[in-house]
Amino acid sequence: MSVDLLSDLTPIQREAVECTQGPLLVLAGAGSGKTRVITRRIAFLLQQGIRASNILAITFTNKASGEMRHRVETISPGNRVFVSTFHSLGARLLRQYADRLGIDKNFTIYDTDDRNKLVKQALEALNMDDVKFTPERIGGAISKAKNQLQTPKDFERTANDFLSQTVAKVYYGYEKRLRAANAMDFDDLLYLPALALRHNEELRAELDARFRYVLIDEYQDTNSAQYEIARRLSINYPNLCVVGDPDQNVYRWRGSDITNILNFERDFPGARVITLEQNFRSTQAVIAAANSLIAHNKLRKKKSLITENPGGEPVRILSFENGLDEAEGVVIRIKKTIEEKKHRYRDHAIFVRINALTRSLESAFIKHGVPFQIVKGLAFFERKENRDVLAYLRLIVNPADTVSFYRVVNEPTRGIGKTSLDRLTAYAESHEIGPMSAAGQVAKITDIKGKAATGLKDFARIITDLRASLELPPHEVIRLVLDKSGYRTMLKDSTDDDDADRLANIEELITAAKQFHDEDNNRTIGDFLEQIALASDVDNWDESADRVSVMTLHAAKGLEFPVVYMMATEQGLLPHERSLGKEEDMEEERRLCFVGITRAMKELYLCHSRVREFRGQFLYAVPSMFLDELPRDVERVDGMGNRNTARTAMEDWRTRTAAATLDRPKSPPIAMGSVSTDGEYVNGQVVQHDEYGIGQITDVSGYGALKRVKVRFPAAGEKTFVANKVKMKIVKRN
DNA sequence: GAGGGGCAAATTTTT
DNA sequence: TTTGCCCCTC
Repeated sequence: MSVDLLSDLTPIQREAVECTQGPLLVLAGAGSGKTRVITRRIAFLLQQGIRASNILAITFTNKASGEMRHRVETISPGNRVFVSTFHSLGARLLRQYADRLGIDKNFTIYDTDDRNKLVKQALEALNMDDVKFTPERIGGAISKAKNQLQTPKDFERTANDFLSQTVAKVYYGYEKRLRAANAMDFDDLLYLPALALRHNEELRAELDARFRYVLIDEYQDTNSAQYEIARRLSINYPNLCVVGDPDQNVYRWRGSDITNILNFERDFPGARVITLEQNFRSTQAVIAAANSLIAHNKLRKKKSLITENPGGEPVRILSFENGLDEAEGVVIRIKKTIEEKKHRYRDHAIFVRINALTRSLESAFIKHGVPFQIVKGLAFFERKENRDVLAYLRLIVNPADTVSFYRVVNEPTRGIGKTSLDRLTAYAESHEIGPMSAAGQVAKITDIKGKAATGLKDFARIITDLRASLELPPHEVIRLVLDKSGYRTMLKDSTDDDDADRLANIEELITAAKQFHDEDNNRTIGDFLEQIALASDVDNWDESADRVSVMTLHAAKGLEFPVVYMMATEQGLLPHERSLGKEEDMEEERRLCFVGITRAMKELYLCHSRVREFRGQFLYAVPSMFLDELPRDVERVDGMGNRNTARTAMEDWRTRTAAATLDRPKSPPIAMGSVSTDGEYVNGQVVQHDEYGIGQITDVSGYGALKRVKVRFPAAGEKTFVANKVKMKIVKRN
């Protein structure tokens, strides 16, 4: 039997599977058979007599969890191993141990949007809403603090500038509101379990003993809170196996900390380290491109991927005239290879750096009748109508959920305006109750009368009534919500054409809820809401459909495709303009590009175009510097199939831009991400200052040595500089 | 209090 | 280009 599990593995992979005791770090290069190793390892543990309930496997997405669970069950039938993402695990632990942790297990999970709304409420309550920092910014800072396990008190202690001091104040109020709303933000799902494991030794020991064997995939992308969880679960039973690749760390911006993987040996004494560097996925051409690119990262331990695969097609750089040509050119190319029966649609993936780039692709696909799917799972649930319906559901499950309350209390309109809501809020705060409870006793609120009072009373009644149906299957509850809230009538009676679509979308939501329930009859609305809240973009990706997949580079992590196209490999997009000039960010952009490249099994195309439309403006685009970091033998091709050129992408661009400039003297070219050194500052330009970062010029005055430039920075506010002396790069002309 | 018009700002990446 | 916010009118 053990032969079955190990016989088709390489000796080094086999070692990673068989080394079951003690801490183990598997440095797994892209395409080195990582998933296979993890799956086999779990199966091997089971075969060694380890109970399934003693194994915990953490993956990066719910989809990956599902697949791994399925694979393990295929190899070792009847074994239900706990495979989950860190966030799902956190939610599960918080609900399971709610009593011991002193929380209500019916909490709502707040997404980033909800979080920002609550931050805004906290700001308003503190009379700080005139502060110049946006709720998004403050919310982001709070999120970062939680990722680093800083409580409001910890944070306050280290707050030494105006921004952090502001954040510290809001952090307290925000936490108070979150708890009052019986809600958890994304970060809480890691932060609270991590702190519980740190401070509650009894619980920690219990969970450590329950999860004796812990496996963590994509370990390079874990943050401090996740590290804490992993560590605390591996003290009495230090059988912690982490798998990752420092070159694929692409979530630094979200708090992931590369030192988690780099310091593993130090943090877990006696750890074994196994390095998988043979790539089984890609051709030599693709691997050469990946190695050549990533070698340009300086803050990195040198390593290379090797492969015994065939050389394969050369990697190609496709140049296009504009973004529309690019989108169409790629779609046409794909269509052609299908007609030649070389590939199927599903063999193709198109990667983009930012979601906005999927639009032109969408039209091109429709125009040419090529089946495609844009892998952005949440987009559907983020539609206003669906968010509204979900808010009703959340409120039914958890009436304390203030964000949902304010979202739907007047949707459809019930004659409740801002003034009445302000009064309701004031009443609720002074009586230390939630707005939902306050609405229930609106008769006692003397300054709310007439339509508003009736509306609030009706609303309270609707929610109370609906709560009686809490136990019904999710799709039936949604139907009741639609009928009782008046939402259906509102859309039905509307004269707006779009409202018919909205109703159709809600019907689709109902179908999704029904499917969810059909898969498992025990599932409740709460489960439905949790699944939506914790879904990642790729979770809804249908990999069996014969369609071209379009997704962001981030979503592509962990996947592979025979043919890969990367769109808009241009300065300002990849690397993204927000990373320009910041070395660590630039290296992350390069890793992102590396991730994209290493998804390709057989063919890889890197596209860029000369002109890119941006916010309704046409800008000249510089080919990505990363293209010049590829091996000499990549082919440079005119994307529309006209001619080949041996020039580098950079040279190509320079020549063409020069020509274009002559063609159109009246509209000077604007180069995204290009750098001007002539110091010709103009009002409105976006500049990068060495110390203050990105800012925008608000005023230019004087001449020569007296010339002054005033720049507004998001953090530092307005500063005035001597134009001839200040060191600033012009990031974008206007 | 609702709704429409006009103007400004905005676009990384995501659990 | 699109979205969201503010202000004004009914």
